[in-house]
Amino acid sequence: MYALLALTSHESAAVVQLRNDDGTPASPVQTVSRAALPAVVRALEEAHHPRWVWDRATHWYPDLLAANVRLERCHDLSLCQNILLYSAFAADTDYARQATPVPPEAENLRQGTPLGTNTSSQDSLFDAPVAAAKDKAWDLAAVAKELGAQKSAISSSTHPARLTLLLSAESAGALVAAEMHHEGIPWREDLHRRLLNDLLGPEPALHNRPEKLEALADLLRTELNAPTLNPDSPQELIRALHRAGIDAKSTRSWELQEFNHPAIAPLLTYRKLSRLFTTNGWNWLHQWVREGRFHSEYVVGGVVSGRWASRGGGAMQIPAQIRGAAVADPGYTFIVADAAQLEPRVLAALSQDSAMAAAGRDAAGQSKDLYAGIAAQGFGGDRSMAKIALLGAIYGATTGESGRLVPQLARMYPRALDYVENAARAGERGERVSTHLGRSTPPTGTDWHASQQSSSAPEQRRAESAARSRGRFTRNFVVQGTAAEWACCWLAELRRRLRALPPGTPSTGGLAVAGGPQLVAFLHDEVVVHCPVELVEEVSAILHDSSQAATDLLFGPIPLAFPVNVSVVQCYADAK
DNA sequence: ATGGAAGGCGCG
DNA sequence: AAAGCGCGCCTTCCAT
Repeated sequence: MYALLALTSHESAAVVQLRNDDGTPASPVQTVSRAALPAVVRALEEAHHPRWVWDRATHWYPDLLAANVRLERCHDLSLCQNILLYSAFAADTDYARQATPVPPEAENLRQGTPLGTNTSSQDSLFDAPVAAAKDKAWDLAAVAKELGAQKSAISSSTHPARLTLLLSAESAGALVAAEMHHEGIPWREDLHRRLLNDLLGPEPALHNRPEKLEALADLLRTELNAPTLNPDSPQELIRALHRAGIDAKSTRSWELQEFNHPAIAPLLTYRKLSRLFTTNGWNWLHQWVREGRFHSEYVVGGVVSGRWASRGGGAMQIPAQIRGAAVADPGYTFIVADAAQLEPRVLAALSQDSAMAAAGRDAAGQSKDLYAGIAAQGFGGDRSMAKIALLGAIYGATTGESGRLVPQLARMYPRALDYVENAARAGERGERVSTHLGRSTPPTGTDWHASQQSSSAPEQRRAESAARSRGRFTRNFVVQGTAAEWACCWLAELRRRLRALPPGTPSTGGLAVAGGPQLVAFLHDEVVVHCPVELVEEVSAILHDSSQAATDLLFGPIPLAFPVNVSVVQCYADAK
């Protein structure tokens, strides 16, 4: 059963209609005011458990969450279209040529709108200003038409089951992302401020450096004999360093570390603290933390490979330095789970390299550290060497230690290395490559093909360099993208199981609504659940079970598991 | 004046 | 030890 959700043609109200799986109407079209929508949606959810179909979850779900309405399933036409347009699995269908683009996200809902009087979850399509509504949101007919087109593209594709799984997981991701934004990460502003005060000094007046930062800048000016130096200016800095006899090619910290000069230590300290101040300082707190929660927006499918991105506050780049401020509420704890060596394991599964898979198991068939296993098989037990070699193979390293170690890996695991080599060669030829479930690389532009034909020597060098660069991209794409699919399936399974935890029913979200375990963060191969202490055992088991379920969904029965490390901590900084 | 590139560094 | 993938965010610097 589907429930189609759209706007009326004059965009002042919503329309809802139930449809059977074959697309025939199962209810009359119901017109609903904005105020009444959450109650209507809740009633339909409880009565029919439909799959909600909308142009994009970000247009509808935040308002529903604000009214405490949570949904089990959806089909996000925008995210699905984004996949189907490029998927090699659907290349021979009419869909890619005929699809109507989904209306874009209303600009006023997006970035630069810090949490304030007008949070994005309070706004909606209903009161989007005229300027933003130039591209009309879809009405019911458009939604129905696009759903039909997508279903037919899937069924006439080369791998309907895989695409169905991918689109279902991606849509579930859209629900998770909105819920995590709504929920936020518990954030102790007082602890964060104490940290800032200890490291930087008191909060400075507008446009001033904190006193400890200014003191470091002064020390640096003295050591470099450059009284007016602005240490934030790479140009001024490199000139001052050269004058002081420090012959660095750039001002990157790792390069400066090599020099022995009294200016280096204060400079490196300045860099570290300056970043804390500008990126995660008082401004960050003011902009992104409200009522003890850090609310950042997740962008599902925001990366070409299918990984998520984030918008506002950098939820996926929270530095270790400030993780001490993320503390679970009283009566709750964080359960932090990360998939161990996810990308290498994905490579072993994709390439069906049984030797590499065996390196991830012990004699009893239990999962063990894959890098350690590979190290034991061919790197004299040196785990870090094995890790550098494996990552080099996935990223396409050619020089340095990593580049030197790859050939040894190729002798040990020819199938796995062939798999990424083939992806790289295809990319160099300008071809498209795909993940296991069928997300494909965007096509190369016409200019790329033109540049490959160029004749003059310098142009040809550039063309070859561009081809190698694309080869590294496609080599990594198949692994990173399939890892993202695994993670998305893991998330979806996790969410489904958390919602089913008793007491409560799926339609009300059970505990998911009434203070139960909540997903509060997701970082590519890691999730954070904010969990009532009495449910730690159950939720930990669910994290493991969901991993196995995701593996089965993606790859079927394979002699390789995707183990997750689970740590139960009060404070995010203590994980692992 | 302002938008975008580049340098730098945080995360996976 | 510092090459090879994917991002977001902040500041400076340069072109339009």
